[in-house]
Amino acid sequence: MKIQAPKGTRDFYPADMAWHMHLLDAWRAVSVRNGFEQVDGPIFETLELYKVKSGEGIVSELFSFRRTGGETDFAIRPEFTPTLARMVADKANALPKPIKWFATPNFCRAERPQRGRLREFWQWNVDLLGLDTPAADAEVIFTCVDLLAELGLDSTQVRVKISHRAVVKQVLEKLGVPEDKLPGAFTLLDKRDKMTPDEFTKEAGKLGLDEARVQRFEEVCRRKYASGDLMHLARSLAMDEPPEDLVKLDEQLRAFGLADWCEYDLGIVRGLAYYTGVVFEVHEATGVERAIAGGGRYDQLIELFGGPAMPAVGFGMGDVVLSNVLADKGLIPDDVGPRPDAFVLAASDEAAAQLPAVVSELRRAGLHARMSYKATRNVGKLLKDATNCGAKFAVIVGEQIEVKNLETGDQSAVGRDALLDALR
RNA sequence: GUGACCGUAGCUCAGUUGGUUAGAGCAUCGGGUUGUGAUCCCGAGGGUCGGGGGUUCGAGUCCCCUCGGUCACCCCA
Repeated sequence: MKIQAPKGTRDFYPADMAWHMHLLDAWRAVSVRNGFEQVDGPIFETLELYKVKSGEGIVSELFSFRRTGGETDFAIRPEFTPTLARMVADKANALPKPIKWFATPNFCRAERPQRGRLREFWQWNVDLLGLDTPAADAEVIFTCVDLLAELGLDSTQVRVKISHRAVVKQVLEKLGVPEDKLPGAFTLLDKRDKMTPDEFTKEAGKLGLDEARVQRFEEVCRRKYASGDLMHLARSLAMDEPPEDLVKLDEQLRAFGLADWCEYDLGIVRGLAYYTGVVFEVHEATGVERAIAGGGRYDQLIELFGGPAMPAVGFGMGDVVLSNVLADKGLIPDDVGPRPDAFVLAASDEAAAQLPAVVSELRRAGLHARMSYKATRNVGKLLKDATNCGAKFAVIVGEQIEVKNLETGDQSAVGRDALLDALR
């Protein structure tokens, strides 16, 4: 009987795993150099935990289960924030501030798979808690950009689109959107790119805005403003000065050298109700893919999970969309797997008896040594195997031992006791 | 959860209006030749055509269901 892998999951064969580990390594290395410490939690939590932030509605999106004979409902983790909030809330008083944590866990969501979205995925989570400054927002965004650059992307290929919850609310109020219509206005912002101008105008009209204001609303939410260009935003809104929160954020982004990567786009909403300040998404520049990363400031969430009042800002970056984008741009190298230092082959049957001794000596010395398992003594064929596995040196065991540098083609005979040195 | 398209070997594909034991290239494995990453030659394994049911004398070809894939909607924590 042949059983297929569950819908929306991936098998990682050696070549896939090599890239996967390369990505996880990059996430970790960038996190560490930006001063974040790695954490993790259980792969399942009580179902209850996920209802705290997202409500009952979340349940249908989860893989939840009850142990046979048990009475507690559990769910495989669909995201990291509740676990993080729980961990922070538990030890909030003992932890040195600011708290700078990252994690690279896998998550499961019961969604219908499509491009950029699977049922199991890995996500890099970066969170900075205990600081409520624009500098903290900028540092987190810097960390995100640092990773993108590390993997070979530049500011023409990906864009960090930034908005700000409080500023958008302020803008909507300035436009005259009544309090009770604010949620509708947020939805409209989110959907703007999927609507024709006519549909947009019609929907905007329902917010109680007159024609001139509908037009202004549309301009503000469709237009992008470069860093340093906030006066244009102010003008679009008929304001004397741009919103103070954005001005301060922009100063910090520039201080971190991020101006080229970022643009202000008030149409970035993020579905989440819990964001309180900055929100941002990273997109491929032409906008063909789903968001590569998304995050923002959530100053009230730790309290929601029973912790003390604690400001926080963070983001998540999934492996699926990121890999799609990198693949499209030819930025996934095929040589990221472990590369053998030496490939040991026998040129005669007598020599074959020496392979275990030679290989084990190299391995004990810490070298990554492989050998041929084939019966053939055809040196040409065996050298091809050596090349195919990416080995740096071939060790040809015959009447004497010869070391061939597979990159330069240089080959020379070495004494048995000089072998290790020849490979270093 | 809704809708559309798609499933033949590990990969890319061929397979006549339904008609014998389902094919090719690449890859894999083995062998031969030439002590050097190559070339050439020979050979092998591998598929019950995603799975199940139906129609038929006969189904990879037609129908239904189901599983999986792709895409859009939804959602996007």
